[in-house]
Amino acid sequence: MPYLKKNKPSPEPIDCKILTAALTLFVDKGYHNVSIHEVQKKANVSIGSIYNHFGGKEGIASALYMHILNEFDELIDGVTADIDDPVQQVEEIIRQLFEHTETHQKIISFIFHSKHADFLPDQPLICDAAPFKKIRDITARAIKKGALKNIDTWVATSILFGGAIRMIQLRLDGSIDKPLAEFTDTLMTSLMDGLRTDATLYNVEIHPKSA
Amino acid sequence: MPYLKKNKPSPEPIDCKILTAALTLFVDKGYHNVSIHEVQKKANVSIGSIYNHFGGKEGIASALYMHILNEFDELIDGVTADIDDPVQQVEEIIRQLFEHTETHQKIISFIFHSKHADFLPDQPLICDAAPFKKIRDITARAIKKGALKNIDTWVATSILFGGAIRMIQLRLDGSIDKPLAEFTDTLMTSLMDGLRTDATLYNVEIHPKSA
DNA sequence: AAAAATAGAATGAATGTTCATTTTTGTCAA
DNA sequence: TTGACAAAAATGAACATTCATTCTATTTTT
Repeated sequence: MPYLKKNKPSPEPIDCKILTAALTLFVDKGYHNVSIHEVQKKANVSIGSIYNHFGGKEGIASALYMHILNEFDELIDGVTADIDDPVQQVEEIIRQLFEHTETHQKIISFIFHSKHADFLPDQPLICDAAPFKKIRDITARAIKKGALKNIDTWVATSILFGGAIRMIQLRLDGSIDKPLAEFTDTLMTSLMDGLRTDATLYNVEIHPKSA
Repeated sequence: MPYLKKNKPSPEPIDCKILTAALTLFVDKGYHNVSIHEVQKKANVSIGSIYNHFGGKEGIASALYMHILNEFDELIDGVTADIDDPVQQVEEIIRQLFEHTETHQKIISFIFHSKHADFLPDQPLICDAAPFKKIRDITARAIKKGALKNIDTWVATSILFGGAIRMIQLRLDGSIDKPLAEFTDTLMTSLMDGLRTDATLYNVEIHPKSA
């Protein structure tokens, strides 16, 4: 089972083997184009084990979903623990997501490039999940602080992360052929120039860093 | 069969009835959660007719895909025919997409809220389709003209449309509870402030509109 | 020895597809 | 206008296949 930070335990427990295999297959072929038997072969376990551990195909999907949402949540918590300024938090989150798009494709793809509602109809919308709420909270804090224009939180969050998520998807599809890290600065500059408040702009003019 | 501009012919031909039913079902439940028999019932036609007209389930999906990509392409062509300035073209495209998100949900959802690769594995990536290329061309022209910062076209396009597409998805999911039209100005202002060139900024300063 | 985990053949329900039959449409002679 | 006939379109019961799941036997662990 892949993690964003930890490494796989070894020998890999049977449930991890199942989740690892399922993640790759689901991301590469799409949930509905993968049979339990394929997962079973790829994971080198028996059908019985799969049913013992997860109760069925949807059980695998929801376990994966929970696991990966949790990884993402830990990423957000890590950033907010290390950095105080919400604007810098946004930048760091995007930086890390871009980085993980290269190093942990499958996980990033499962979060940002799947239609979960198509195979987990009973889960709440992913944008209501904890890490996505936390992201909106960061935006809201930045606005309250006066670091961002006072516009609707949903709109501001869409602007801040919509472009980044789109780039991640294009990168995963192979349309963007360079690692995303190269674009972080360009992206952040353009986003912040658009969302900065006038006050902030004046501050830059009046108190230049090169003191 | 729904169109962005034209109205349905009546009586609706049988192939249109099939596509109309399929569009609704695919968007509401996801392609793989819809059986041919369901489409057949909803469209009030026989299984045989579906096979006569489209050759099977995937045939329906690709006919729909072509039809809707074509609708989108005509939208883009309409905008570029009416408006010269690429920046204004971007704004008008987003305006129309936001509008259609309210009035033609299913079509917009099929374009921007489905994972086509999961059920049309042989189609090229949607971002390589004509209308998406045209959008990137518009961005490129805006950059060439000096109206937008000289950054990578993929990045600029992601910034311009990534936020809008995200908002469309959130609206379709019901997370955003007001019609998107209300946000067009806020969105466009923030985007353009971030992507405008210094030259453009100076022009604004030097030749204020309130002449 | 008991309990837990694993194995995989067998099952049956779901669903995409086929095709023989019926219905409709269009054509033309009476 | 009518009726006969052929071509095209539509129909839906029957079929074949796929695939998630069950269940019992076996192995491993405690």
